[in-house]
Amino acid sequence: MSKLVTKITDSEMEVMRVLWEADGELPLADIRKHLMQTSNWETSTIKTLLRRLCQKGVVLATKKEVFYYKPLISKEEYAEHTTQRLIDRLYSGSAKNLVASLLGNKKLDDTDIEELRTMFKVGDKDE
Amino acid sequence: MSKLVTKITDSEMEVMRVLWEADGELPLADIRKHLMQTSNWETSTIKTLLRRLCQKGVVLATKKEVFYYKPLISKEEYAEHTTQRLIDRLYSGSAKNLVASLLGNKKLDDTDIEELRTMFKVGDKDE
DNA sequence: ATGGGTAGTTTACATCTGTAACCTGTTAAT
DNA sequence: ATTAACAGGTTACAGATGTAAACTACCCAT
Repeated sequence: MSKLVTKITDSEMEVMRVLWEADGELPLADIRKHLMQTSNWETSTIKTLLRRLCQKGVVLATKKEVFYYKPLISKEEYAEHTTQRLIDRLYSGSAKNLVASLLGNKKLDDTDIEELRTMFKVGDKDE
Repeated sequence: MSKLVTKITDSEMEVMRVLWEADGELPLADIRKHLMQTSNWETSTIKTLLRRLCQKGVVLATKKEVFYYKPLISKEEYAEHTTQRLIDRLYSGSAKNLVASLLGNKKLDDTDIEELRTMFKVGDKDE
C-alpha cells in the first residue's frame, strides 16, 4: 500500500477510471478517445489532469515514441482507502454499520446476500 | 431527500459531525467547545464554515438571543448519498462488490456477519 | 515548403477550500 | 465609565480544482 494515498479529485478520477479499465499503459490519444464518450473535455484539460496525477505520484508517464500513462495505485487499493475514510467519517468507524445501512436501504437484495454467502463460505478456512 | 445534496467539504464535515451528534440546535459557543477537542481552529474559522454550510443550504441558523445552528440534512441521508457515489465510482455501481471487498479485506469479521444476519433475519418479512 | 493535426509544456483564470484576521456592537465584570 | 469577551459580519489570502488557451516542435499529406 502507498504511504499517504494522495487525494484524487473528481475530475482526476475520471481519468484514473480510464487507466484502470485499460489495465495497462495508454497513450494520450487512447485516453482521449475513451473520455470523449463520457465527458466533453478539451484535450488540454485531459493533459492538465494527467500532469497533476503524475505530480501527485499516482500515475507514471513512460516515454516511448510518445508518452504512455499508467496508474501507480490500483483501483482496489484506492477503493479500500476511500471506503475506510467513508466508514470512519460517516459510519462511526464500523464497516458493519455501513453494511447494515445497505441492507436497510435495500441496496443489497436477497440474491446479493446469497451470492456473498456462497462466495465466502468456501474461502473461509484456508488460511 | 434533498435535490442535489451539495458537496460538503472535509472541514465543513467536522462541523456537521458536531451538529449531527448533538441532534438538535447548537449555538456557536457549544459548537466551538466540541470542536476544540478535535481541531484547534480559531473561532473565526468555525464561523466561516458555518456561514458556508448555511449558504449551501445544509444548515439552518435560527435567531434567538443568539443564533442556533441545525443541520438540514441528516447524517444518514448524507451517508447514503455519499456511499452511493462511492459505489458508483469505485465498485461498478454494485453494493455487493463493496461488501465483497469488505469481507475480503477482513473489515467484517465473523461476529459482524453473525450480528448482521440476526439483525436482518427478523425484520425481513414485515413489509 | 507549407499547412493541419497532435504531443508536450507553459500559462491562465475563475471558483472553491482551508484557515483566519479584523471590525462592530453588546454584554458582563471591574 | 472602561474594558474584556464574545457574536455576528466582512474581508483576506494562499493553495487546490475545473477547465482551457497558447506556444513549440514534429509528422504527414499536398
